[in-house]
Amino acid sequence: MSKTSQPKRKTGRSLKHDHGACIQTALSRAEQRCAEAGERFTGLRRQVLELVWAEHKPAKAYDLLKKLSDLRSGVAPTTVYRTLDFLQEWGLVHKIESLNAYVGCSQPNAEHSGHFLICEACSEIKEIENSKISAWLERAAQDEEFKIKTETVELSGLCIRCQPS
Amino acid sequence: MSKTSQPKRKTGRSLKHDHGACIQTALSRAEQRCAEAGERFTGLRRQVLELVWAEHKPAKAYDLLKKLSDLRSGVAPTTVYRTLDFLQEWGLVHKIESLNAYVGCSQPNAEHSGHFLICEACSEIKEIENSKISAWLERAAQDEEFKIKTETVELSGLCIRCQPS
DNA sequence: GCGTTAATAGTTATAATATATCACTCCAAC
DNA sequence: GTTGGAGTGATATATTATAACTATTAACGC
Repeated sequence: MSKTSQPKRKTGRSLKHDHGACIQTALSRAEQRCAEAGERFTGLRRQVLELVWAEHKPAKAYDLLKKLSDLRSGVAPTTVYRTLDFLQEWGLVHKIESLNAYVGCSQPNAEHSGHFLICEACSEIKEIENSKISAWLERAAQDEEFKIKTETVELSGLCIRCQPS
Repeated sequence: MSKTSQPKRKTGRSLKHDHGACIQTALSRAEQRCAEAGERFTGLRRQVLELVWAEHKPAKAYDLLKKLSDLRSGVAPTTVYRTLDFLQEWGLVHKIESLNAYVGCSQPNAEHSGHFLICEACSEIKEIENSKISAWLERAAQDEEFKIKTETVELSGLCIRCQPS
């Protein structure tokens, strides 16, 4: 379990990834997004978003509930789900349907459905920004004359660090 | 509920769709698939599969439970989930993650993840057989050196019959 | 056929996920 | 400073899913 050397290598993510900064970026983007939208980025919303961003792994609602209870009183399931709904509505988090869990959105300014790579071994989730995917899917749907409104694309497997070499 | 005229137009699906035959095909394919695999296609499994295939719409586990209870005794959640797990394992049904529901698989012989078009208006689900989709997704994943094992692709929107004309 | 064993199914209990509803608070606009 | 609505608190309950154990059934070797 413990890592004694290689000081910055904690989670398996790249040495270069400064996750503190990563969270700060997410929070300030959220703040900005809410301001633009005329919505309030309240303490509760900030705390929940911060907890979701704690790792690049899916956060389960009831785990968030436990952690949030350490930060404030009067936290019930409703609190968490309501807040997650708000964050989803403004594109600040995505729900991972195949896991019943939530991840922070890395590009909340763009209108987009998320597309995800989910590592079965280490649980890390990467949101992929491949604009071609939506175009491809549109095309496939068009063959059936189907009009897509939302896309759920969740690809499970092994990330590069977890593949047997 | 009763249909007096236009004998074959029942669900909004094409006039040509004979759903009785559709179910029969699914059942005999399942039988065959189990035989090949050396698995038993028991009465319970047949009944559950038949219920799942009752419509081209997602079937919820607890709805199946209710219907199944009319057909046999001693039915509990476990019964349904266990059977659905079996059917999924052999590719006879797919779970629609975004709905927590199940649909019959239209091509159980092929190894494949299902890709679905889900109509938000009429709930009908169509499994799309577009071999390019997997190829595209593979390519997108390869950019991240990610090895896909299972694909969840669920596109929600409006089917051709439910689009405003 | 008969007994053994593994798969299947039954039974009970409970865990995990999510929503409904109503009440209270607080802040922003007037 | 009132008021109206968004935000949050509080309580209850619905929905989805699994765990753990027991009983039954079918397949197989003898």
